[in-house]
Amino acid sequence: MKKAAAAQRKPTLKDLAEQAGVSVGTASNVMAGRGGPSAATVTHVFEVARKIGYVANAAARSLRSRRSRLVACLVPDITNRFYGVIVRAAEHVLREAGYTLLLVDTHNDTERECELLLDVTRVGVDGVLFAPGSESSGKLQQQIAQVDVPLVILDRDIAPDRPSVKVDHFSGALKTANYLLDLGHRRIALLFPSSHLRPARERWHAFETAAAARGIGDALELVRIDTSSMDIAFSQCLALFQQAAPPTAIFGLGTTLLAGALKAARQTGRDIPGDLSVVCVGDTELAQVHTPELTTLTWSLQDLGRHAARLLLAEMEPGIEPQSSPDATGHLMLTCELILRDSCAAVDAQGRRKAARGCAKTTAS
Amino acid sequence: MKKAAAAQRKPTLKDLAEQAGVSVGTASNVMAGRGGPSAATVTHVFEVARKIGYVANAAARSLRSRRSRLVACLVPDITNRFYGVIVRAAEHVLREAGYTLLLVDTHNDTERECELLLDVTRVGVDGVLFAPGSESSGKLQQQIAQVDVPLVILDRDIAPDRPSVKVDHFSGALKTANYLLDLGHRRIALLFPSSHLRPARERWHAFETAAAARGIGDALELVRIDTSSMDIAFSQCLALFQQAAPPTAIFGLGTTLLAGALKAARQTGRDIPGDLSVVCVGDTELAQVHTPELTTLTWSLQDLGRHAARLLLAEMEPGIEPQSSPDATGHLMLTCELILRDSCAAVDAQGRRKAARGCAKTTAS
DNA sequence: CTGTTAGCGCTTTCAA
DNA sequence: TTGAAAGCGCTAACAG
Repeated sequence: MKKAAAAQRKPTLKDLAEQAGVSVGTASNVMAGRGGPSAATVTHVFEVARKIGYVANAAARSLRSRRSRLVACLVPDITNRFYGVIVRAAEHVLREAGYTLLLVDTHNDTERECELLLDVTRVGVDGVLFAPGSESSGKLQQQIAQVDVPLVILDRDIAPDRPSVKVDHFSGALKTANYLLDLGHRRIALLFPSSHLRPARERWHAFETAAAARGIGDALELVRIDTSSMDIAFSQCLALFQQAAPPTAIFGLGTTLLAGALKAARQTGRDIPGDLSVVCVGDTELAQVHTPELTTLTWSLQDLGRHAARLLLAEMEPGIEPQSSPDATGHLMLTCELILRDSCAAVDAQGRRKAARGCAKTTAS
Repeated sequence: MKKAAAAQRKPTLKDLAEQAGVSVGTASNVMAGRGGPSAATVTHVFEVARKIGYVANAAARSLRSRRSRLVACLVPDITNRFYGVIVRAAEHVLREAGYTLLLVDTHNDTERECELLLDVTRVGVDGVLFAPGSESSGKLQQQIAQVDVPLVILDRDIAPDRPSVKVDHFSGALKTANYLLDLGHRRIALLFPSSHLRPARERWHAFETAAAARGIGDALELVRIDTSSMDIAFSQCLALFQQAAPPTAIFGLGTTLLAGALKAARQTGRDIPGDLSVVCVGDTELAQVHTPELTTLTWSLQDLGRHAARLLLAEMEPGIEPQSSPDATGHLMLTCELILRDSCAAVDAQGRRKAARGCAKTTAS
C-alpha cells in the first residue's frame, strides 16, 4: 500500500520542498546543482529527494528554461556503418555534456530532409547535427537557414555560414593519386557512390590535379563509376575489365562498391595486385579480411562525430570553448591517412606488372 | 525590420488566437486536430497560423498533456549493422505515428544500461525500446522493473512480464543442424559472439537436439568458439583447422566472426565447400560477396524493429491494436530462413568430400 | 543564503 | 460550437 500511495502521484518540487522543510526555490537550486544553498541544505535535500523518489519533470524544466537538452542528429542512413560510428561518437560526447540525442534517418531523400529538419525543430531541440545526403538543393539550403538553433554540418559543402566538420578528401586522394601514378598506373577506375557530392568531387579533382602536376594529364585515363549498388558496380567493372585496355587500378569505397568490383575482378580471373591494384576508401572490415589485405585511404569517423558534437556544444553553450580548433568561420578539417598494405603493385608503360612478387610499399608523397 | 520583429518572439497560441479572432481554447483544438471547431474556423485558424509562423511549443504541450511523444531506444552498439537496421525500421514506424526516437548507445555495458535506463526516464519518454546486451544481471532486471512507461524487449530473455519481439533462433538452427547432419558432417564448429546470450544458447541447444533426435548425440563433435573479435576468431579457427580431426563445417555470425574464420580457412588452403562447409548467420554483404556465395541462416531485422515499435505503440496508445499478433503475454516470435547457396557440400563418414563438384542444395527439413 | 512569486505556453475542464 | 479560466511543475528574479 505504501508503494501504491507513492506511485499514485509523482512527487513534485513542491513536495520535495515541503518534506525537506525548505522553499521550492532552494529545492530547485539544489536539484539543478546551482551554487547557492549551503552544503548542509544540499545534502539534506538530496537525501529527501532520494527517499521520496523525486525526479525533476523535464517538460516543466524545458518550458521554463527554454532549453530542452535535446539535440537532433539527421543522417542519411543509420544502417551504414559510417554513420553508425559518427552517431555513436557524437552521442557519447553529447551525453557527457548532459544532452540526449534524437536520431532521425532521412533515408537519403532531400525532400524528407527538408520536412524532418522542420519537424525536429518543432520538438524544440537545442541544436542539430546534420549529415546531408545532397548538397545542391536550394530548398534544403533555405530550410537550413530557417533552423533557429545551432546547427553543425557534417562533411558537405552546403550552408557555409554554419559551422562544419569536413574531411580533407582532396589531400587524401592526392596522396593516393601520387602513389598510384608513381607505381606507373595510367588507367584508373574511380568508384563513387554519388559523384556530385563533396567526397567524390574532391577525389576526382585530386586525381586530375596530380596528373596535371606531373604533366601527364593526357596520358591518364580516369574512369568514373557512379553507383551505390553493389550489383551495378559489379557489372560495370566486369564490362570494364573485359575491354581492350582495362584499368590497372581501382579506387573506391570499401563496403559495397568495392565488394562488387572485387567480385568482378575475381570473376575475370584477375590477381590482386598482380593484374589489378586496389585502393580501398574507408577502413572497413573488407579491407582487412581480404587476401591480400587492401591498401586503404582512411580517416577517423569517430573524430568526425566527436568534433561535430563539440562544435555544437560550443555553439549551444557560449561559455565553453570548442576544444577542437575550427578556423575563424567555424569550419574544421580532418585529415586522411593512406595505409599501405598489399593490394598495389608497380606496372610498366604497357600496364603490365613490373615486379614479380611482393607488393608496393614505397611511401607515398 | 518586419522579419526581425517577427523573430523577436515566437508567436504563441495566444497570439494565434488573437490574430485569428478566436479563443485560445479553440485555437488549441484546431492545432491539435481535435474535432469540435467548424470547418470554417479550422481553415481560418490554420491560415493565420501559417501566416504568422506559429509552431506549438513541445515543452508546454508535454507539461500539460503529460506525454512527450518521445521514445527512447537503447542498443548495445549502433555501429553494428544489425542494430542499424533495427533502429532504422523502428524509427520509421514511430515517426509515422508522430513519435521521435531518442538513441542511446549502451556500449554493451550492463552498468551503463542501468544508468541510461534511469537517465532516459528522466527525460520523460513515453516508451522504451530496449535491446539489452546481457540477460543475467539482476540489477538490470530491477532497473527494468523501475521503468514506469511501456517498454519492449528485443530478442533477449529478460523481464518476461514485458512485451518482446524475439527471433526463433532455435528453429532456425535446427534447420541448419539437420541440413549439415544430412550432408554427413559430424565435426562442426559453432562461432558465437557471446555464448551466454539467447541466440547462442538456442542455437547450441538446437544442434544438440538435432543430433539427439537422430541418435547420433555421441558421434557429433560440437566445438564452440566464443569471441566477438575477428582476430581471436581467426587464430582460434587456425588452431582448429590445424588439429588432427578438424571440423568439416562451421556455422557463425557473418560480419566479423565468420570473416576471421574464412581468413583462417584461406590461410590453411581450405577450399569452400570442398574442404569446409560454411553456414553464415545473418545475411550480410560478406555472404553475397564471397566466392562461393555463402549458405545463410537469416531473419528480418527490419521486422524485428518494426514489430517492436508497433508493440510499443500499442502499449502507449491503448486505443490502437498491435497490428502484429503477439501471444497472450505480448511476446512475438520471428522465424528464420535458411538460404541455400554454394558453401556447403556432402562428406563421407571420414569427413572427406563426397561429390566431386557442385554444392549441396538439397532442401533442409 | 533562503523564501516568495510570477509566469513559461499549452490543454482541459466547465459554463455559456 | 466556442470562450474563460485554472493550472501542469518548474525557473528566475527579487526581496528579505
